[in-house]
Amino acid sequence: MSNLENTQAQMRKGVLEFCILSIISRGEAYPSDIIGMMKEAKLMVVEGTLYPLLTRLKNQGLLSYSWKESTGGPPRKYYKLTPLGEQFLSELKSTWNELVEAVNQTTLKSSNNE
Amino acid sequence: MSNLENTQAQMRKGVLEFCILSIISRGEAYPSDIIGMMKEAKLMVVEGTLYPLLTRLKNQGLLSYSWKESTGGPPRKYYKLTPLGEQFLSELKSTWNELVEAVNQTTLKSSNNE
DNA sequence: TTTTAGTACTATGTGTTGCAAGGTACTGTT
DNA sequence: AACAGTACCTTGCAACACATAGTACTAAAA
Repeated sequence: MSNLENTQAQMRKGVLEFCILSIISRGEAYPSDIIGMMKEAKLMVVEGTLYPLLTRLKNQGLLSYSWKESTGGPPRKYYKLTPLGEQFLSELKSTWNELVEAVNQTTLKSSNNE
Repeated sequence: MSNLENTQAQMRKGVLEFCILSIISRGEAYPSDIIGMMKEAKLMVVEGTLYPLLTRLKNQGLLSYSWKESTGGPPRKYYKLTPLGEQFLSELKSTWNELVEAVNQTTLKSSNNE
């Protein structure tokens, strides 16, 4: 893996949880579904990443799930945010905005300080 | 460490390299200096993080350094970007902009898809 | 001269976590 | 029965931030 790809991956990692919680907050979703939506937004996630992550979030009390039949194929695990999850997400939104602000401050400044 | 703090830390991680390269691109800087500038931008970094990171970037050919005397205290290691580092940074800028775009697409959308 | 404080750089060990790879199970079609 | 498609799950590895502890140099105080 090249340096660039690696650093790009690092950046993506940082916002994974935030994006996944956001997607779920838009309405119940099941893992394969989430992978599709993330891909659409150019944020690749793979199963080996997503499943453990969802389990972790569930164990932290941020998500809950319910099984639903699908038309053809095995049943699906639909996740939704718990109240705690909603609150957590809202805090992450602030964090994200502050981060964007901080990064801009750091990177947009040219050679003149202040 | 709480869930929130942990996730916030994850987000910060992802952009660390980008921010540090940006800071150095504004002009030669030495580690303690960089820590100060990051702190100013509300992006805490500590020595145990920064030093290994700088060494890694140097080994990747993105940074070079030169020792300079300081008035009082040990000499300082001033880092600057190599041409490769400049190019790398410019690619990270694109990556960052794309990431912001992607996160916005994922998180700003309300319950209506499309 | 010895001690102390301040600054600066370095090394080691640990915990978290993304990800590759491989596996299980259910459904409908050939 | 066999196959293909969909969906969920597990294990092992590697990267990396961070806490912690340590070394070294300078200058001022005792």
